[in-house]
Formats: sequence, C-alpha cells, structure tokens
Amino acid sequence: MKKGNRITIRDVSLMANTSIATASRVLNNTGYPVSPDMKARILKAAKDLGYTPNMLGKALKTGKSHEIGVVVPSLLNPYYAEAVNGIERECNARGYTPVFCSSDNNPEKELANVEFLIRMRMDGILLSKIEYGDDVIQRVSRAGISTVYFDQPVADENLPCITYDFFEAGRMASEYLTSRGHRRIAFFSLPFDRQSRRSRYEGFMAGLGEAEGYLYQSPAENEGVEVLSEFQAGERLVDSFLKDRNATAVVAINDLIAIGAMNAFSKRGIAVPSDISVVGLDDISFAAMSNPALTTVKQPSYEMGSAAAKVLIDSLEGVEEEVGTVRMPPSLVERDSVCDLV
Amino acid sequence: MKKGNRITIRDVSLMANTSIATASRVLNNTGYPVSPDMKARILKAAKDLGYTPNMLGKALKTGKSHEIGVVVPSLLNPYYAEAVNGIERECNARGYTPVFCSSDNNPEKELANVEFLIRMRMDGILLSKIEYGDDVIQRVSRAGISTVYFDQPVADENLPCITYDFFEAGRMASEYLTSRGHRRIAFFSLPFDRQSRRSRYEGFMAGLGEAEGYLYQSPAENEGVEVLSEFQAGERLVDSFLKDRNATAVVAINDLIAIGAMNAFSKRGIAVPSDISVVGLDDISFAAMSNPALTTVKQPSYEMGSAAAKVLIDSLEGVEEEVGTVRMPPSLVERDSVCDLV
DNA sequence: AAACAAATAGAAAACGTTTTCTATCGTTTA
DNA sequence: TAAACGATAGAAAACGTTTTCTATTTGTTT
Repeated sequence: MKKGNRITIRDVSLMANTSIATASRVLNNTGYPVSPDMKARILKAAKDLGYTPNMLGKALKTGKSHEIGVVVPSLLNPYYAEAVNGIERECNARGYTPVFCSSDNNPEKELANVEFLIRMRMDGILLSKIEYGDDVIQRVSRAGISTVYFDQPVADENLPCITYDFFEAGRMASEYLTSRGHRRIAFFSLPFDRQSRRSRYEGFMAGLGEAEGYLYQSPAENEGVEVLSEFQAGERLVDSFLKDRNATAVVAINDLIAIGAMNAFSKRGIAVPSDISVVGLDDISFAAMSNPALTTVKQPSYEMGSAAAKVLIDSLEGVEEEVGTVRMPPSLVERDSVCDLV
Repeated sequence: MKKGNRITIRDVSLMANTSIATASRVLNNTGYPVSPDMKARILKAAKDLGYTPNMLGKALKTGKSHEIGVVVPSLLNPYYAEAVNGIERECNARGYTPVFCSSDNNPEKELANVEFLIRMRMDGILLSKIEYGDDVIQRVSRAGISTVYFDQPVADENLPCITYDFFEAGRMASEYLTSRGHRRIAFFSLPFDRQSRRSRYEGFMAGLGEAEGYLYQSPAENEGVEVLSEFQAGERLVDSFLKDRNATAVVAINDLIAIGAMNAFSKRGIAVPSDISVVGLDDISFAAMSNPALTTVKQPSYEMGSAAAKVLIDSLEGVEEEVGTVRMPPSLVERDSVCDLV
C-alpha cells in the first residue's frame, strides 16, 4: 500500500546484525565463505522483510543490466510478432529481459528507439532495420554496444546478422508454379524500398525459367494500421491485375498481401485455386487459417528471432563466434491455394 | 567500436572546466540560473564528447525509471498485440517506456513476470490477469507499486481496471441474430476459465429472447502456438456441431474461433453465410480479412490498452482520479458472415 | 613453537546521477 | 553605508548495489 519506502540490503544487514558486504555476498550466493549461522540469519532477515533487490543499483554497479533492446518495424504484423516471440523465449531462457520498441516503419523513429536503448544502457541490441542506410549502424557502433541485426540484411557482411535467403524464397515460389504447369505468373509487390523485397522479386524472376513474369506493384504504403493496409494493398493489386489478367497464377511478396488478394478474387467471383493460383511468402500463422489455406514459402520468423537472440547473448557472455551474416534457408509449404495447370 | 569506456557527466564537466553539479543543471535544463557563457561551454562539451546520460544512475537517484511493466497472456494473439500497440503509443507520447512480458497463459509465469518487474523498479505495472485468483494482486499491492489492470475484470471493483462489458457484447451478438430471424443459435466456446468468457456466454443466453441456445465447448487448451490452437479449436467445434446441427447460426467466443469455424464449414461444403451464419467477438484486425469478412462485436483492444496506460500514467503523475473498474461498451460491426432468415 | 594459509567479517570506495547545502560575488534597498 | 538579496558556482551527500581492501581469527604445516 504505502509507496516508496522500499527495503534495501542495508535493512537486511541491520536486522541480521551484520555488514552490508556480507549480506550482499550471501544474497548473491557468491562462493565467498561465510559461516552457516550468519548465512541463515541473513536469509531469514531477507525473507522476513520481503527484500527485493534493486536492479538499478545492481546494474549501475556491475555495468550489466541484463536487458536487451529490440527494435522491430511493427508489433502488430504477425511476421514480427512471431520473431518477437522467439526473442522473448530465448532471452528468458538465458536470464535476459527484452525491451521491445516498434519503429512504425519510420527511419526517424527507428533512430530514436536506438538512442533510447543506448541511454538505457541495454547490454545489447537486436535490430530489424527498415532501410538500407547506415546511420543507425554507425550510431550503435559509435556507442560500442553489441548489436545483432535480423530480418533485413546489412551491407557489411561481417556484421552479425540473421536473415533469410530471400532470393531463394522468391525463386522457389515461381519455380514451384512453373513445375505445376503455369507459364504466365504475376508478382504482387509492395514498393521495393527494402532489400528483402528486391531480392524476393529477383529470385522470382530467376525461377521463372521460360515462363513469363508480370510485376504489379502497389504505391507507397500509407502509415496507419499496417496489417490492414497491407491486406488492402492485396485487394487493390487484384483490381489492377484484372484489367489485363494475363497470368494464371500470382506470387505475393508476403502472406498478408496474398490473403488480401485471395479474398478480393473470391469476392469478385474468381475462385482460388481453380480460376487462379496464389502463392505467398513468409508462412505467418494466419497463412494456415486463410480460406483456402495458403500455399507459401516458409521463412520461420520465430526461429529467426530466437537465433538472433542466441547469437547476441552468446557474444555478450563471451562465447564470441564471429558469425557475420547468416541466411536461413526457406522451404515450401503446400496447402490449398495452387492448382495444377494441365 | 571499443566497449564500455562510456562518457559520463564528469567528463563533460571536466572538458567544460566546471563542476558536475553545474553540468547536470544545464544538461537537464532545470531553471537554475547559470551564465550564458558557461551554459554554452557545457552544451558544446556534451555534444563534442557525444555524451549520453546513463539512465540507470538517474533512475537510481530520482527513484523514477520512467519504465512501465506490461504483462499480457500472449504477444502473438492479435487481440493482445493490438492492446500492446495502444499501450506503446500512449507510453511513448507521455515519455514512458513499456517493458512487455508475456505470461503464456500460465499463472506461475505471470507471477514470475510481476516479480521481475518489481525487482526492476518499474514505475508502474499494467497487468492483464489470466485467472480470477488474488495472489498476483496481493503481490503488487504488497510491493506498493501502482498497478492498473486491463482486459479481465478483477474482483475488487475499487481497483483501477479497464475492461469491457463482456456480458453486453455476448448479448448483442445473440440479439442481433434473433433480430435477423434466427431461432436456434449455437455458442462456440473455449473453457470457462476466464471471467470474460463466462460473461460473454451469460450475455449470449440473455440476448436469446425466445430463441434456443446450444453450447459447444472445446476441451482445455493445449499450450503451444496459441493462435493456431484457437483456430483449430474452431475447426474441431464445427465437427461436434455437425453431429446434431440443430442451429442456423453460431456465435463464437472470439474472432479466431469464428474464423476457424468459418473455414471448417467452408471446407465441408457448407457455405457461410447462406447455409450458416457466424458472428464473432472482439473485432481483431483479421476479422476484416477473413473470407467472408466476419460480422462481429467490436471490443477495441487498442483503445483498451491506451486507456489503461493513460490511467496509470495519470496516477503516476499525481493526477489521481480514483477510477475503479471501467467497462468499455461494445459495438456491432456488420460484415458478410450473417444472412437473414426469412 | 613459529609461520603461514585459510576462513570469516567489515569499512569504504565506486558506479553515474541529482540535489541540498554553502560560498562568493555584485546590486539593490532602506 | 550597511544590510539584504539575487545570480552564479561548487562540494559533497545521497540513491542501492558490488567489490576491493584490510583485519581478525582459526587451523595447519613445518
């Protein structure tokens, strides 16, 4: 009830009739020798008083906060939500606490988030960069704070970065469709302002073989409820697509767009997959829940998140392994949104 | 590059050739009078050195960390993701940083999270309790830390709590269906281990009027990827439902279940809404993205989150208003998953 | 029996801040 | 012209920890 009159280690030492030093030693059970009697007294006092150590004091003294700052473009987007989940799991397992910030797909906010995390003296930072620019990278490097990048690749391949083989993912999508007999395939995209998107498109083109590829690209995203706006982008892309309609299948740059497109097709009386096939990219959990269930190229963001956290914590604990950029391989998940072209 | 040799306010004062005290005063621009010349020198020194204040020292001294701990059952569930988004927005706008923890629908983990947040000396806690028990409540009250509950109601109506009128939401759903001519309505539920679920069901029953209600309840949830498991619960409920099939419409206890059910119906050749109508509860953003788009009772969790954060911060800043439990009203969102029964 | 090592304990310095005292000025005020 | 005041500045005491020194014992080895 009463606020602020917290119990400190001093109170514990007083009650146990000993010094602060000894109390600290017992409470942190460092190996330092202390008589069993004294030990018992201190433990009892701590329990009786309901002592809770003040992590601020501890962190200030030791220089380790055991907190890890995490910046993602959005907490609403299931793709990042799953990555965040992986990060949280790994951090908790290793005794660290993640502090999540979302940059709202906004480079300035991203930088502000990073500044904040530095001020808070996070032990390390997990950063899902939006753009290819180097300002944020320079900032963290100047601050000398351990940082692991994830999701988007960074220019310097020596920086620790857990990302995907986006090119290969795009390639798998179009190759899969050609292997099912499709010869004219559309690509539904957002603007190419991210490396991942460019790579996916390049991969898509590479996987076409002798098939024809058509690019449909939505204009710059409006800020706002991101998930919905991507979904709606998928719907709008369907409209431009239907003007010419010179493809039998579409690959969408992510699952949200794919699901939006499927719904728009269905609303306009075009059946998926019998009239048109759709392949997504990502395999967010909602891909399995769409109607029809979405065939997609899996890039498991949960695993990416936990891998990034693992690399960072390893480096914090001195297990330094000089990872550099690692690209996780994609895999194809067949569901019900593609049909064979005979 | 080099680690750990951080610039402190002491370095700034040394370079500006003044005392720490004065440096602190101008850096925090408190009103304290200081000569313009000196001020300029200090500011310049800070900039030249790239000084970044250590929030740990500051927090330790002032007793305010400006951090708010947040506990939710899951960060993956869009319902909570949206609430978290509202919390983050409000906190940022007011100069606070939220620290998110997920309890994984596990009471022990929930308590552990709370213990952790207390140790970290959060200024306040935002808590979305899972169960009706009082242990966590006692813990925070003993620690004397300002806490605002949200989502699930708490027993003591005097505690600040931002929740919904779950009963009314359930009532609106069934009343809406009866108003469209439905006379036999099923309720697809998860176990009644949360107040919100019980209330929704009670409201559902109350809104039936002279219509008939049928309860289908899924067994205890398995832990795991929560979102998927709820979706699958929706699918399984469809199977038990189809054994008797004595209703023309179903109300689902949440949108995830509703979407799972719609997909399962559709897979089994039963068309929504022409063969069966479905109404959800929550209005998560995916409700607008289902196929067909889900008619549902909106309980905007984004607003709930930001309201809870607002109440907490107000109380931290001494604007205390003695809120107690506030129940936000639901509203009906008509989309395409219900059809009139003539 | 002397010497040394280990066990046990506390005092005090440090971590990076903020803030309360003092202290020194010029300038007013009476 | 003395007293009082506002402006300006710094020393030093906190905040709650951990950890390095010392300082005692006690036990063990020669």
